[in-house]
Amino acid sequence: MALKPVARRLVPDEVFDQILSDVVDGELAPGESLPSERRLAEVLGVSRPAVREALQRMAQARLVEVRHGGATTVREFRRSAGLDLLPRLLVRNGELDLSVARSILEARLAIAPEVAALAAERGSAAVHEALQEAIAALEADEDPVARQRVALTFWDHMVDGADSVVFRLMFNSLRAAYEPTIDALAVLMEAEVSQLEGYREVRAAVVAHDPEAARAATERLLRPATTTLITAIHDLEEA
Amino acid sequence: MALKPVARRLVPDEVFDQILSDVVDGELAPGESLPSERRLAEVLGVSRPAVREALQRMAQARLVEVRHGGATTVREFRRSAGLDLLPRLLVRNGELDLSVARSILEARLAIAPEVAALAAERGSAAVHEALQEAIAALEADEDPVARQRVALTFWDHMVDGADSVVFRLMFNSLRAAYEPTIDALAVLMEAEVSQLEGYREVRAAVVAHDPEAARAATERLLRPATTTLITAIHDLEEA
DNA sequence: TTCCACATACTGGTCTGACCACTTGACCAC
DNA sequence: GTGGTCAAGTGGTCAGACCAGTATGTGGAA
Repeated sequence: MALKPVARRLVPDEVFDQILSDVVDGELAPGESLPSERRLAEVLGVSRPAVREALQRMAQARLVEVRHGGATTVREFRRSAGLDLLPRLLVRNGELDLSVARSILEARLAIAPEVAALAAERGSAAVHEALQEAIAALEADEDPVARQRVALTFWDHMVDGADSVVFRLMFNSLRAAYEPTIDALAVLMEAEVSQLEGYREVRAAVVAHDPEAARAATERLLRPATTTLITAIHDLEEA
Repeated sequence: MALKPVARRLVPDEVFDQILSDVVDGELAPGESLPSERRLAEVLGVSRPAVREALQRMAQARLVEVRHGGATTVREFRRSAGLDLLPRLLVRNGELDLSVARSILEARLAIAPEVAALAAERGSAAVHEALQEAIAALEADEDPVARQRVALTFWDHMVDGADSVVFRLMFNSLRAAYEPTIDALAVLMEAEVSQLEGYREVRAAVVAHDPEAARAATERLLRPATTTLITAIHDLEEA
């Protein structure tokens, strides 16, 4: 028996999700006004504080604009929303959005080498050791999902080494988008996490404090799976 | 007369800011428990819904973890928070955090060339034209702050051209961090936005659909100011 | 003595209904 | 036109109640 914790949907979360979906799916167009809080509460059958909480969270995510005394209007989320919206865009109605997945792969391929270069410049011995441990765990683990998680910690340590708040927060956001889909994607990414030699080369370059080599090794490690998947996505989108 | 909209602090915003500051400044250590909602409401002299709203927003930003029936605990925000936290980290207590600023400059220099390369691959005629207009506006404008804003729209169009959700959301987040500080930083960045020829070269490479040239031109455009400022920040941090 | 059930006293989750503060727009006086 | 006034609708805030979980300590059973 594979039991999972029962998902307890809290009322404000539920409301938030509904409104968010409507905005992201375009059912509520930018510029459009939402019904008043009282009306929403009535229609959804919940209390006004619950609606209010959801709307404030929408506002924090820059998806709507709330004006005291006036109506709450929908913003153009592609223009205003931050990277924290990514998880919601990647999986929509329970399915992966392929164009978003493609974009994540591209961004990963572009950014990881830069992170590696910084890690090579600045990485401490502690980071070098952590990377070593991650590689060892990668050798030891059999389960594809577990290997994905280990690979994530490998990059986590790389980001530590890069010592950059921005890349750290970006990584957190990207990870938050990737992790919920890890079960589905572990198989597709398996080829990459099997390239133990690739991870070793990246680490070696970092340990050697050689930014250029780190950049190059990272690219060699990530490009194959990236290209394969992007091509696959392209083909899927054709069909 | 330079009039500004009067700033009205809403109660939940105020509460949110206070708790956020305590977490970011480390006065509330990771793992620590917050006082109960009722207690916070009492101490802060506000209603419980106001506290609750603030806490839910903290939870959405992954800064605290709220457990029904249990205590609300502080999370390790460097590990969990997303890029949307950046504005709060860049300006703290009304002052710029230099290490964060440095990190932003680094990330910009690393990412912009990749965006340019993608824009060169995919940019449409509409994007090319928008870039042209931005450059024209850059020529025409005199005010340093206005020129900064125009430069932002230049990159905005580049991101459009790159046609990548991830880079779009990253840009939005970075922009949200930069814009509030634009008055203070316009002077420092003035040298860069004066390099009209640099912008023209970037655009030319994009129009020519030459990713490598776009990457290189972007790097040439951004590196000088980046290096200068990072050096300056380094010197300041020494002192 | 050990361990488990259970009462209890917390915690957060939700609702109701009221009132305040603000914006909008219609109407009116100048 | 311009500016004042007012009513209606919106979001902002509050108080207090009750539900729903979690932690803890205390008792009795083994």
